[in-house]
Amino acid sequence: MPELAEVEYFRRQWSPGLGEKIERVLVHEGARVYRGTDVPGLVRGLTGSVLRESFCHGKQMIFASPAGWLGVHLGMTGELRVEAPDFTPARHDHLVLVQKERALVFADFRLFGRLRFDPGAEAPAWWRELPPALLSAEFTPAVIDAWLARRARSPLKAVLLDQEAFPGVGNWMADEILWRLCLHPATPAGSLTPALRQALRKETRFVARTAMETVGVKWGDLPETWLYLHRWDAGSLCPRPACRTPLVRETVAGRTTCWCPACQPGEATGSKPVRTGHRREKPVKE
DNA sequence: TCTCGTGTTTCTTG
DNA sequence: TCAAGAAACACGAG
Repeated sequence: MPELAEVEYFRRQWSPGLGEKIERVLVHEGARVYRGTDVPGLVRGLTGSVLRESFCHGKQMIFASPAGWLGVHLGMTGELRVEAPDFTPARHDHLVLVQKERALVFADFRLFGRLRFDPGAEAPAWWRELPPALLSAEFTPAVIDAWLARRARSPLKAVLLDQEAFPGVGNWMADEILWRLCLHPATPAGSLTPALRQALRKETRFVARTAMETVGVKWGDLPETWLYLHRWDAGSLCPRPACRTPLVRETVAGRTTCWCPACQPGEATGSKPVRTGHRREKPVKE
């Protein structure tokens, strides 16, 4: 589920628990989300400690405590939420930090998410070495140019999904950016003109910023004029008023991809058409 | 019963 | 050695 803005939304869900003592830590120790993690160390470290601050970077989150750093990745179906302190974890609630007035819960039914814990005062290397964030000053035209050159033969869709280049961009954001640029998803990354490379940076940042301001803060609705709201519905049309061409859904770069064949012309991919009709569910609000 | 998936990692191929 | 694509992971929804 979660891309850049959704990750920010979920990060905020645990904010009421920042600065509050963690009295107990409940885990499903064998769960796949703990792959590579010292789970007893995590439990020892966080029990009796506090989460002081939290940060997002792309799809990664980190919670800082005096005992160490709790890293959270939501995978496809992960979520963070708050429950009552006497909450009993269900099958998919793999980490519960019990505090006096609430329980902070990490749940993930498909187990593609990841939880890790790094003791120590300094943030772990995997966090410090993340690539420049989309909305940071370090996300420069030169950074983008270098990646487009390095992956020149890849479809642009694949490069946008590369977390080493565009941290936080997921399937819907990639489709939205390509639609705004009027570029076919299979366009070779190395074929963009300087003007298009500049536009790619501008639209990427626009989509990221707008999503953060709406979805990231309160899970609000993105504008009707975006591709996003139309990309899953069978028979849906390009939202550009002057276009209204039926949208196409096919697999590009291994992912279901939606585009407008009129606004984003390109060669036939020969890829498999995708069944339509799925709709995204929002998390249940209080 | 069968197919699909808003993600990442590993394997295979060229 | 590197890049690109496919497969695998797990399981609920339609």
